[in-house]
Amino acid sequence: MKKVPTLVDVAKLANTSKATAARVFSRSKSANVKLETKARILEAADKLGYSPNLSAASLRSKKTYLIALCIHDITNPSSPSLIRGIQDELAQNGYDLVVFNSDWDPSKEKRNLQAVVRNQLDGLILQDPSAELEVSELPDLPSVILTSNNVFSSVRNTVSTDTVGGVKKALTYLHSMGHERIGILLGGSVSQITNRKRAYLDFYQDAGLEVEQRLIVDVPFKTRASDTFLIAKELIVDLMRSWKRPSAIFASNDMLGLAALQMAQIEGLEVPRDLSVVGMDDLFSAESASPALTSVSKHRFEVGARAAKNLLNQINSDGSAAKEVVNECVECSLVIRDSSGPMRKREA
Amino acid sequence: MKKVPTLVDVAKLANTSKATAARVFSRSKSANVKLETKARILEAADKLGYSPNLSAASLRSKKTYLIALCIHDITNPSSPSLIRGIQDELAQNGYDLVVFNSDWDPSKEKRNLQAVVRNQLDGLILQDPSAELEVSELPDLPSVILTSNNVFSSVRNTVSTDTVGGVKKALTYLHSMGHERIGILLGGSVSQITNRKRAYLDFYQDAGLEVEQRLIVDVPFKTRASDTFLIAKELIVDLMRSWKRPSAIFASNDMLGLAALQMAQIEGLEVPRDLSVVGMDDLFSAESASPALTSVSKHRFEVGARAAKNLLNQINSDGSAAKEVVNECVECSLVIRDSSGPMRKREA
DNA sequence: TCTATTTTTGAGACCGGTCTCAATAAAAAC
DNA sequence: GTTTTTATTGAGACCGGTCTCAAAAATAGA
Repeated sequence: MKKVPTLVDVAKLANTSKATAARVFSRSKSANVKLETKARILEAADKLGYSPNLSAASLRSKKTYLIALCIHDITNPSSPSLIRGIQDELAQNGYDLVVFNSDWDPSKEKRNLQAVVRNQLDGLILQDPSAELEVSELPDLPSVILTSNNVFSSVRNTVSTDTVGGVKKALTYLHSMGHERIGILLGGSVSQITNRKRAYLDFYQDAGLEVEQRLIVDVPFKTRASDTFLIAKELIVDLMRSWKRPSAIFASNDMLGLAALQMAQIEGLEVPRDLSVVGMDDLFSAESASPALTSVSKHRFEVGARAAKNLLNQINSDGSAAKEVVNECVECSLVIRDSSGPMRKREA
Repeated sequence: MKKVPTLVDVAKLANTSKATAARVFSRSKSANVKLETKARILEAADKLGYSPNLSAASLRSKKTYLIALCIHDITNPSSPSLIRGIQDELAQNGYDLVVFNSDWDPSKEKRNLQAVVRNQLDGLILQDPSAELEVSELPDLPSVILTSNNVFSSVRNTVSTDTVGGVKKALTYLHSMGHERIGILLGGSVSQITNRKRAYLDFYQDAGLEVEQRLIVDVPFKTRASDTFLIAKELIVDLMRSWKRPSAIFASNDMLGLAALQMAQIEGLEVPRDLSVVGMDDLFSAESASPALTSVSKHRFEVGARAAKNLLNQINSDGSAAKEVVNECVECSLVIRDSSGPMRKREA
């Protein structure tokens, strides 16, 4: 096991000083180095197979060029595109991404945040912090919070998704197709559920329709998607078998929407003739479902990209700018596919 | 902006030396520190809000407790469970994960590998290295390669998936259900396609059945899943409309299986009565499809966990063990759902 | 040609831990 | 009460870069 060459080795071989050699590799400032010298140094580095040691660099420079992403669960189907949005933006700027899962466990979440500061990561993107997390526990570094609730929005930059608007878009669409009795499947975290239920109730009020509590279904959250899926299916069957079933179902996430599709098929309901189904998230699963599921896109990729951009701005403003808090919001949009259509009178 | 406290600050406050204080926080060896001293130091650290600087630590100790995962695309639906398998194993051992995407681009792949060594990451899990990658370009650090082709298997540890066995399991099952004319949809990388085509041909030979080239469909690979999906659907329609369509379709990945399901519905074929469909990957999309898609599970979570375990073993064997190359293989298994069933004679 | 600038370069402190090794304190053995 | 043995502690070099500051070299200006 031969010794790994260092900058001094390179400098020695190139017959310059460590400082000059450093300037060639330093990414903070492409300082003035005579072209000829630079060439000599690069040649030496190449000959030795030199590779800068970022641990050493970051010790002094306080920069690791690593960003933390703290999410609940990478296994959640909407995570990948979010991550990709972040990564693509970061990669363009020479940053890499460390991904942490909290599994909705506040203590894990805190542990992750500690790891973030120990590792000297340069920035943090934090998904939907748990209610237990105090403002004071947020590490003191550039950060962007992805959230629908706005607890931290006055103290940290946020990128939020207009889910309420998204829900209303879906309902407006269904209503415009003649549906008046729309079932809603609510899932996810408590705050998500309340948010969306509120949107639903608001919509019904504004539309002058009467709310039927029977049509509002809360699907209890389980960490394992398959478990939620199973429970959801039972609840959906109940809804479908009730003496007066809705003519349309809005599912607050695609998993629930797919469950509805599956149950409709099993129950012998033809979608969208007998039942319209609209989901939310616009996962690939929605596109590939049979029939393809109409869904509200939350533009997770875009959200990720915006968050990353925002974060990089903070990092590059090196504290000079008086750090005004920025709160961005990404609109949802409706992707109409084959699972939804005009309301039809049921045969008696 | 107040100064971040360091170990010397803690030591000073606790009235000990830097060295002793270090021992309390060092994770390499929970060295002997008198309980009382330790308490004093921890108290001081707590009072100051001290947090160890891992950049500094790793400069000296050569350990970052970070692992690199180089995959093609995190957006690939089978990535998340793989990642989760890795992360869960790593987290138990205090390691975190940095995720890189190559987008199947060899130059990006190389750039990522360089970043891995620059960042002094402690280990590497590399998915399916491109053919362009020379053995000599693999960074010299503990690593595990996830691959179906075995180019590196003699020089590095690998965890592979027995996809050939998986394909045969699916075909054997379909054959046992009476299907003799089974269409196969091949997708993914070139090596994946050839692998699976070979498995298919072998199976047909062993079963004494006659191969019809018409039933073998290559779906060209596109980086964007939706694009592949679209192309796949066209090819599938062709297959379904041919004068003598197969009674079953085996799709070499779930996306293609879902495409088949979708087209079957559009073409008015009832699954599984008129057509059995079996996919591969066992994504959540398979479980949530209508009808639920029978699929070959590649146990990605398990693969990830095995890879991580293997990697940690290498790391902890601190070069003492004579580093024997370990090649593991994970078997596939068939998850039977509602999209497959016994062959039925077609009505004339 | 000589001075004023601007560019390049080098010396060496510094970042905040870890690690080695010897010194000291405590416990065990004689 | 000593002598051993073992547990704890402290000093200070060290990791491999970055950063500051001044010196040296090159270029421009007069």
